Amino acid sequence: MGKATIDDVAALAGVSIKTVSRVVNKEPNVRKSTQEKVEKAIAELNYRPNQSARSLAGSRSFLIGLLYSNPSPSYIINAQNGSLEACSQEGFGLLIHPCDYQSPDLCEEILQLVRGSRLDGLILTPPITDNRDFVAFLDQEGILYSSVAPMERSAGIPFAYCDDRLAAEQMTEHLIRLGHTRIGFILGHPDHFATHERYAGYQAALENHGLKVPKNLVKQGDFTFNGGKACAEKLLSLKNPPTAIFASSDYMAGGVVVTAHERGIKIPQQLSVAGFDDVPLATQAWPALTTIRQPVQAMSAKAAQLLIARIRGKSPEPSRYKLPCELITRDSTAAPQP
Amino acid sequence: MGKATIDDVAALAGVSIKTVSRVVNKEPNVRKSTQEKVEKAIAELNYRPNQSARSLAGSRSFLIGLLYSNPSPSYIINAQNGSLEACSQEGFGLLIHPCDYQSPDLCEEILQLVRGSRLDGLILTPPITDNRDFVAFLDQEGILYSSVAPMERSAGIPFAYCDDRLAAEQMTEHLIRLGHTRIGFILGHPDHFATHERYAGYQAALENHGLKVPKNLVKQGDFTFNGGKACAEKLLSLKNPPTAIFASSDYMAGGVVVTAHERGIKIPQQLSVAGFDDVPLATQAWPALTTIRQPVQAMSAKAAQLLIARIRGKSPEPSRYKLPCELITRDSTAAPQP
DNA sequence: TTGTATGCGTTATCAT
DNA sequence: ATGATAACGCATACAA
Repeated sequence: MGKATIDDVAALAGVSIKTVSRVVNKEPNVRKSTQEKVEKAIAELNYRPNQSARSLAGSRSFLIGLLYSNPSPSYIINAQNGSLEACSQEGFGLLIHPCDYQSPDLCEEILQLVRGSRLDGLILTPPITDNRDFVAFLDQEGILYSSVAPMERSAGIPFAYCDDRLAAEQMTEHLIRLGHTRIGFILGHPDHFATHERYAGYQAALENHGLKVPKNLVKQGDFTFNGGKACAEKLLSLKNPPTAIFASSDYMAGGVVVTAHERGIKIPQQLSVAGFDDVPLATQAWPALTTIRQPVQAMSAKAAQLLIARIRGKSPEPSRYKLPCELITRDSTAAPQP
Repeated sequence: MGKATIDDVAALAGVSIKTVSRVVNKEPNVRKSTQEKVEKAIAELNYRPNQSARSLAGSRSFLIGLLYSNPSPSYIINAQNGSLEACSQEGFGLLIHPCDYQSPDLCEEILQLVRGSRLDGLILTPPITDNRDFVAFLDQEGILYSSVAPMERSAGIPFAYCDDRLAAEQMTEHLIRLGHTRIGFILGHPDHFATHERYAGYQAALENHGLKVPKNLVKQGDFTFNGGKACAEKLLSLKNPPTAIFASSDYMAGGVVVTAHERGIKIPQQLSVAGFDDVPLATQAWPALTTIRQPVQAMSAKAAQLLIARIRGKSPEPSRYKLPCELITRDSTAAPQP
């Protein structure tokens, strides 16, 4: 049964509970032979340490919180799965906590959470990562955390990220290589750091190829489907509309695609559309979207690992970790019609 | 700060810790005036009970697990948010645990989870709810649980559900009223109970209106986009194809829509398409999908409430709870072309 | 209605 | 390298 305690193990192995504790926690200074004895007893009794007791006696709870404030289910699921993967590998539990990243009570709310559940640390996802007051509050309270794709990339705090800027540059380049010169761009929500990075990549690619940034072809979106739709209405109503639209999220790209259909504009023959994120919609839209795959799951797994390393007091790894994005070409982009 | 203990509160209020405990746990037999004294002290010290200590000393951990094995991010998010809503209201934490509903090691895996994290109970989502061996195992181990939309609807276990059968019947009726008589149907994954319920609703509506169930227009899908696409290929290749297709999930309906586009079939003019679930794709497809909205969030919130009531030992509410589905008509359905 | 004393299963301190 | 024992913060018989 799972009811065996450390005392039972100690008795069966013929050692003290402290020695069992050493083995369980992989502490040094245990003779190989005793370690094996203890491990055998643990296996035999199917012993599992009581997390509550560990938490009460020790300084750690082996519980981490994942904070999110993000409207995209697939992003959350990926972030969750990545963190979970790392946590269970390291023997930690993950407590998820949706919240409003701009709530005035966010600090108090999270403090309650951390204190109440005795969390050892937090994993932050965008755009919470970029709420400066909140992050400063965590620092001040001494609450450990790591971030997924944060804006602030200073050395102190651990984080995992990918190069949105470079990826957007590559996507824009892809469109340029196809022969497009009038390339529209739809911005994301201004509170997200990725919004600015992606736009910067778009600008860089144009400039690298001697093209000017066509300000009238750049519209302010918000990462949502409806936002993308509204921007597409504007862009496609222009006397001289773009031959390609790079929407900086797949949901917005989906909005562009639908708007084009409604106007009888054929994709990709008359209009190329590119997205960003590779959410499920990217393969479910018609035509399927050329997009950028962000390694969300890998990033959050890494963020969890970095956080746990920090909780453990070791910091063998660098506190920042970069992962690659991937350009995925599907059917929504092609050379412009002559 | 949040470091105050029950002793501090007792000292400040001039009572014993047992009295503080009574107030915190809302036990009876406390004089109004003492209760207020204690509450004042709690507020003053910003006291929060230590969950680990509560868990260790008592029988409860105030932690619930949410099990899922479901490919739809939006379903998971809704289920999660619903449970979370109820949990935080009741002072419980929610530990999420993705798993493989048909893994041979599922029982052992969950046992470890429950024992290790001292979970007070589990919330099951489909199709885990319908793994008979697993559910029997939980019963045998005395692990408390509640279910969201389970197949087995016996009295013993608490669950929340909605009437998939009725909703499917209503959708089919909607299509019949529009004038369709050749209505195709795409089945979901056979392991999901909802699959059979929805099909039963489809059949019932046809029969109620004196129509035969056209077996050649019923195809086996699996709830996924690609599954829906494959079925649509078959249905639309028929010499005498249906004028409407009721896909029993939105993802499959999305596959139908894309397949139709690829073949130049206009929706809804030449083909009506209906889905089920009202996932984000339903509003992001072109045209937007007529579908059924399932109250996933409300169901899982209710399931959590029922579970917590059971954990607390009270069962004032009935252990089953039914919520309504909603037919949502959008642009993908219309009267058939004459 | 209120208080006292014991134990929950660990970790950690200090010995040995 | 290993062990005895005191916390950890609370719930809960049991008393008063």
